[in-house]
Amino acid sequence: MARYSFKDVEPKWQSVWETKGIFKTPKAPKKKFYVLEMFPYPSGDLHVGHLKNYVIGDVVARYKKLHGYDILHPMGFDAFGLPAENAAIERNVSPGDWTYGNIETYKKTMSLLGLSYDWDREVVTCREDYYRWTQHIFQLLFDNGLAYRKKAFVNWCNDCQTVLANEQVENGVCYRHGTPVTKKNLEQWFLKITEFADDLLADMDQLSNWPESVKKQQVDWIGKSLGVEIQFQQPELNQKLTVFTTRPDTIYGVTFVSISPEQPLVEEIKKLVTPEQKKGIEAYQVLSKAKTEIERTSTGEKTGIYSGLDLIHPLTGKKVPLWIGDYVLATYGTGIVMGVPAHDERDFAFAKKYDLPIVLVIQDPKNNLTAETMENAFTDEGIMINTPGYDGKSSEEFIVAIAERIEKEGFGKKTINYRLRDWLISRQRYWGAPIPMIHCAKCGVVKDPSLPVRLPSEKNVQLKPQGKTPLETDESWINTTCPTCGGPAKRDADTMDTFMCSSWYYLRYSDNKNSESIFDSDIANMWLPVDQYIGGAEHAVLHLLYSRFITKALHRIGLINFTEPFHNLFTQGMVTMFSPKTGKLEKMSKSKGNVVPVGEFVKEWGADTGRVMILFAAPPERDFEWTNEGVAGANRFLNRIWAFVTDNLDLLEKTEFKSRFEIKELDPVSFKIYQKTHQTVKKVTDDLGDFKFNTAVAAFMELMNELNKTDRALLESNQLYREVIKHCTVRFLEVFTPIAPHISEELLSQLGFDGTVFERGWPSFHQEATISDTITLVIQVNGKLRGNIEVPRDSSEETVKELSISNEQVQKFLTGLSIVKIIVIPNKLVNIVAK
RNA sequence: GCCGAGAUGUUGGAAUAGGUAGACAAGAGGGACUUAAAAUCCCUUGGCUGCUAACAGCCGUGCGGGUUCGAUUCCCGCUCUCGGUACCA
Repeated sequence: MARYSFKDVEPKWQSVWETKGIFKTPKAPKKKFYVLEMFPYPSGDLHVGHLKNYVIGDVVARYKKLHGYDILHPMGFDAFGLPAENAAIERNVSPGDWTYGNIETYKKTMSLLGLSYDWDREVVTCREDYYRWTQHIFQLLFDNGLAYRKKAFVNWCNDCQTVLANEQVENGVCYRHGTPVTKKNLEQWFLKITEFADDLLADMDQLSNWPESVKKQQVDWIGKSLGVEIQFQQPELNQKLTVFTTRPDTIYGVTFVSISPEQPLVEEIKKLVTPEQKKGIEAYQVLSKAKTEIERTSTGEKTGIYSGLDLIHPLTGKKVPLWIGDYVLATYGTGIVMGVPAHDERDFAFAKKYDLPIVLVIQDPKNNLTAETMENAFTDEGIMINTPGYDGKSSEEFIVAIAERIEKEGFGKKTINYRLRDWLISRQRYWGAPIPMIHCAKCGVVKDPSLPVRLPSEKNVQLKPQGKTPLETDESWINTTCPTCGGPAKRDADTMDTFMCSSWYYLRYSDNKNSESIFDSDIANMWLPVDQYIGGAEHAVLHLLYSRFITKALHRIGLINFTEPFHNLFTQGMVTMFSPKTGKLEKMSKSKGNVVPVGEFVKEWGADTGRVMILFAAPPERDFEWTNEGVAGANRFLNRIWAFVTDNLDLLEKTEFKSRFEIKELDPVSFKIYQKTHQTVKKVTDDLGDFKFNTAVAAFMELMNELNKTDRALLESNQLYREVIKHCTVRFLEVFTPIAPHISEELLSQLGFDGTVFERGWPSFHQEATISDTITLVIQVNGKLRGNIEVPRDSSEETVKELSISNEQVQKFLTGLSIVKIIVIPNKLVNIVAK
């Protein structure tokens, strides 16, 4: 049997598309469609697990192309980053050589797959012609007050030897290494993402085609919460300490106040207390600082120390002790919280440990709680008690009233707080875009006017971190002159977080060769926003949030006229395979020892087999397991198609192709296959547009199973039948192109078509042919299936009822029963209710 | 702990404006072709019962209830699995 000869066919069509420039981006799109897959970090070789993202993008691009859209479908490389630097340290190679070598390998491998990229649009973030614009964006942000320096306690990963953004710390550990993160007090660059917190929330209504889970993760990350700031007077300091709370209704339950050990006021406090107390506080500060992020944030034991000072409760006028506790975060709210043990879990634990009083102010309507006997804080709404003027009222009512009163009496105000913090982008590493700023003793921090600020050669720097940032170790690079006063000055020694490079690349694709400006605004506005973005959900609060922020910032600055970069987002599931190292299913990755390299795979099976395998295995948003059986099944299907066409090619090739048949002229056998074909075209048109690739492939399989029943003798003798079979075969292949483009193009060409499908477009389906004249009506008795009958479409209810009752099969179940009623669902089913 | 998503044959999965559960595959079993194997093609394949068969009946979409002529689909209450998150006051 003839087998699909992918070794000849696939390179042939890849070169046809290339020569004809089928996937080149049009200059002036009439009906634009921008498809984008998240670009990769080139870290070695591609394996089939990487493929899913690209295959999905390719199906979308080809499908839209066939529908007449002008497509922008680019690819590039997120090429700055730690692995290159680590490889350089370990193997003594240049990070650039290592990276560019990997990029070559990636591109070569991608080319085996026939992906429809326009490589003229490529961007590589580590190239000067790209990172000079990353630096340009940084300076734009600086000019607009969106980039600033500040000294702060920041996350430090000892493995990375650099600071990390909050988004890069997961559960107290580094997102890359899984090692505990500690805090360092450093002066660093921050980007003001918090300024857009509300926009980032509000504009989510533009993102109706984003997965709910991704949007929700962003909402949680931004963490907007409405509350009240309340001031507590401190007599010795002669200052008011401000706390933030979302539960002002518990104000009469305050029995202490807690301040974070890093809160600046603690330094003032130390000046006022006894030397002994001061020593205690300092010891506690050292203790807290030494803790890792996990120890600090785990919900276990709370520690603290009495500050030596007391505050005045603004409503009761009574004294409440001020404690220092590291369960209070210095970076959230005011860094000071009011302690209400009865109604907050953390305060409860703290009060129990240090034997602080508990005052119940909200009673649980279901239980009769007392401060002495309660074992947990009661955090729900309830009935106010111990609250002058409001006892017996609901806490929902009081929370509104007390907020009003606090504002009116001037000891506090309603406030909104966010969990989101500004984005720390300084990195103490080499392989990144240098921060294009100069530090001058006289003029302060000034912009370097000559971009790009090139990375020094790795030969001149000390790559291995030794307490200094690598760029600092190149004396001739770090020392420069101040562009303002001409005096001696130093460059900024840090590079930017690589997420900064990837937060705007989708813009650069629209005008990637522009050497005069970051991009032409008209061109960017023409192609963007991205119509379909495809990638992994793991970027929910990293790349996707940063990109949204940069888009909003550039919009405010006036470079672009849109506020959201990605209108539709599809997040694909991962590819798993059994890992001999861990003994279970794992995401395909080199470290787990469960990879199938793309090069080897394509050599053995061809690109189209891989595509079908990936698309058929499971719905694309779900994880799926890579199996040999799955690959073999996909390959078998392609061979069946190949065999069907080539076996009948002698007859079909010379048969005239007719694009449409009149239903009346078709005999039942011809009509049956014609109908199935058009039903399939319809289903596939819907499914592919809706990311239901697995059911689309199933539909193709069904149609192929029908085509395989073609009567060879009839095909030889009957011209009409021959024409119909040719028509159906051609339609099958045309709509199969997005999924398996090589085999489809080849067989269409063998069937006598010139050029490529992408020059001809997507076929419409014959609407009337997709509907049947007769339908199978299901008959139930008391809800149980008892038979079925063939009836003309849209038969009257009366006819259907009579036919059902008189049906032989059904009769058996009606003997001895009397019919109560008959339910008829037109063209679907009849249910006879009998007793 | 909290917040999401999910649970369907041996396996991946299909079918939800409520209407034939298991499409399409994979695996397994049987057969054809072959000296043989692979490949390919054909048949069977949710469970139980009726000795066998065509056939017929009953049960069956995580568990327990409910609404309905009819529930994988809707409602209530559980269990488990997978993600996200983790002192944010």
